[in-house]
Amino acid sequence: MDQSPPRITSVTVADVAHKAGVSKATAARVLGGYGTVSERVREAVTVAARALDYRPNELARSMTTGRSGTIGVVVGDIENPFFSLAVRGITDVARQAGFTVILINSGEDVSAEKAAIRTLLAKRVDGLIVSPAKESDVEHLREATRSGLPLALLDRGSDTLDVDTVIADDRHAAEGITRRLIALGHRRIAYLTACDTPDHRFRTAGDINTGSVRRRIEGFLCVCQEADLDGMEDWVHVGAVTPEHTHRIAAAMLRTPQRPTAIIASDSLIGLEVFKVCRELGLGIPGDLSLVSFHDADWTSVTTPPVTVVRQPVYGLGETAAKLLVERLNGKGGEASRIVLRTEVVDRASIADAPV
Amino acid sequence: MDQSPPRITSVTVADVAHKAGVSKATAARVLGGYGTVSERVREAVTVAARALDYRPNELARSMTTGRSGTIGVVVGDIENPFFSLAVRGITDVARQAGFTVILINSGEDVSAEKAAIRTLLAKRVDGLIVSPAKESDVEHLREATRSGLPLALLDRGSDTLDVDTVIADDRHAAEGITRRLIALGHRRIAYLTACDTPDHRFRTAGDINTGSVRRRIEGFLCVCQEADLDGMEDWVHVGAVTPEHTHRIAAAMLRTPQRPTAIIASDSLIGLEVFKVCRELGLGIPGDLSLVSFHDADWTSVTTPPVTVVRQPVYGLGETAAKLLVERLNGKGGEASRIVLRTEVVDRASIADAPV
DNA sequence: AAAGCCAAAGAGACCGGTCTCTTTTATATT
DNA sequence: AATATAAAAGAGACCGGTCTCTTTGGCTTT
Repeated sequence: MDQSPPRITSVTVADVAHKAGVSKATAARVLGGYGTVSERVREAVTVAARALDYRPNELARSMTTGRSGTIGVVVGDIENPFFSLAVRGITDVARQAGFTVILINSGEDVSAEKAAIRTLLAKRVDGLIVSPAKESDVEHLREATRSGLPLALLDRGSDTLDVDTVIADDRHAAEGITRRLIALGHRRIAYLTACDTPDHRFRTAGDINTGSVRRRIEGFLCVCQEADLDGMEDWVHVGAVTPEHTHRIAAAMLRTPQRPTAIIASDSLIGLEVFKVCRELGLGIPGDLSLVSFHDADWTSVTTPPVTVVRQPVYGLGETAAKLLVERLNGKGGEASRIVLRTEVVDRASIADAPV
Repeated sequence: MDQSPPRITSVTVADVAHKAGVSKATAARVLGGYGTVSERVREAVTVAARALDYRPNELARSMTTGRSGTIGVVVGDIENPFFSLAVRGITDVARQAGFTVILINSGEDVSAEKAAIRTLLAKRVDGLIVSPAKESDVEHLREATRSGLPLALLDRGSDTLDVDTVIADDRHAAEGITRRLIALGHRRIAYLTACDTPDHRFRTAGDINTGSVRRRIEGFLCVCQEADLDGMEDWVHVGAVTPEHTHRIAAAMLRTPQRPTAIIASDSLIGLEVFKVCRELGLGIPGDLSLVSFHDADWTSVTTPPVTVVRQPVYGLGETAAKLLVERLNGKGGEASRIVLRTEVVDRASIADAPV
């Protein structure tokens, strides 16, 4: 049996109006900052409001205006430094523009993402920023946009969804580092990602639902093919969803005689775990294994050796997505923009010639 | 000049009622899941709702019920791994309990925090979880609770605020590592924190407004005193608010002839920066400098040498705060709980005997 | 068959703002 | 001074739900 809810007895415009001796409409004009009011009345209402400690009820306001002043943000996992930094970018822009942010983690699970969207729709958010778990499964997003709700996609795009999108040039970055590794003589290059497939095995890039990662793998495979390396699909490993999973996958892979001479880690969490596994197995970096990681996490410069990384403009990703969304919310129409932010390889010391 | 707002034309209970051929009240009973309805009518309304793609308007619901199903969370900086992990704990619990989370960064600035509280109050959140920037300045929090709004404090408490509080045993942890360092022969031990004072100098622990950090410094100074080390106040450095600041402070300190032989870093960001400075200056850890950091960031085990840290149950901090808040929201009354979670020193290899 | 009861459905006020429409008051015009 | 015009203030509907109060109708009871 629930207690009666706390029920915060709040001061309303009517209360203020009464105290100030004016009509509700007039008090509302002063308090809401619209319409025209005389200086004298404005003063009286302001004083009354202060005396009663009036606090506007945004909920009621949203009710009539149809705008909630809220942006819904759905990301995979706020605990991941990638997302926490992107969210920081989003919240900074949102706050500046007068919006608050409702944050929901999807855990990279589409059904959770759908539930999140439903919740946010019910809360009548003014717009959405989503990092879709699966590019192939965006019906819920399409539906949201159909009702006219502005949507911006973060880090992952969708060909079938014509909305503002901000991604990094993942493919280009992957191509660059793959080329570099091949030039250093590497032939057994593994790509390790958290993205998973139903049977935890990789066959083709099409199986990968996370757009950013799919583009990277496409770039990786494409460059390999150009270099006449065949069957590199077998070197793509999926399902590194937790440190434990990553550990298991990396250890298994590095314990085989035909172990990779280079590993590309799809995010800093994975890069870190590979690093740990090498320590455990007594493999030297870059002597026995070259390591490149996506995401320039702060610690990557401080390990021995420091890790060569693909620096993504993560804060900028969030910032830009939020800016685009805010523009839409302010009524700017026109074509959906698809913005691709540049990445950059930060050369440190974790890659070297392939061992002989 | 603003465009007219997008104005999502939504399907209302009245629409559904009309389509189902029943009264608004009856449709509302089915849709809202309250009151008694016949099976036949329930079916009809459900079908109509589905056909029209009815989505409840939580805003309107909140309007009458007085509950918004939302928890307001104010933290220093979501980008900081400490907070992003704690927020993960909060959101997990909140979602489980059917609440969504509005997240606002205070940037450890009290006036921003005040604005955040005001915003959240206006949005009529059901409860608040705050990590107060200043323990000494909590009038805005007191005021929020006065109106009956449940509040839980995260990582930082307040003696004058009688609300649910979840902190770590910071003082105890600081005492432990200080004792350890002294036992190893260290006499020049520096404590480095992001918390700042108006003139960026430290005099007494009372100057430190962030509760968790103040307790650590108290513990540090107390143990020093017990060991007859005097004037250790001079070894407490404040204002390491950004990596750049930290770098400057650490470098200045480590370049003096009378440099510290041990540094206690108040969070992992600071620990990392000290580590970098040592590299730059060619100081060996732990040969020339012993380093202990608060917060067991994932990378601390992977540096050379790995860093000895104070492991705080960060996720648990958020989780517990959220649980306490949810209990209050469900009407559980009674005394405010003050929960202190245990920390643990993770011994790695960054501390050693003081150099001779 | 009349009275009594209870489940089921309807009518309409209400939450706290916004906003349109109308009335009143002040200022400008000739 | 009389009229035109604009500014200021008031009255009340409305947003989309919830919820109380009232009415309806089917079923039991004696």
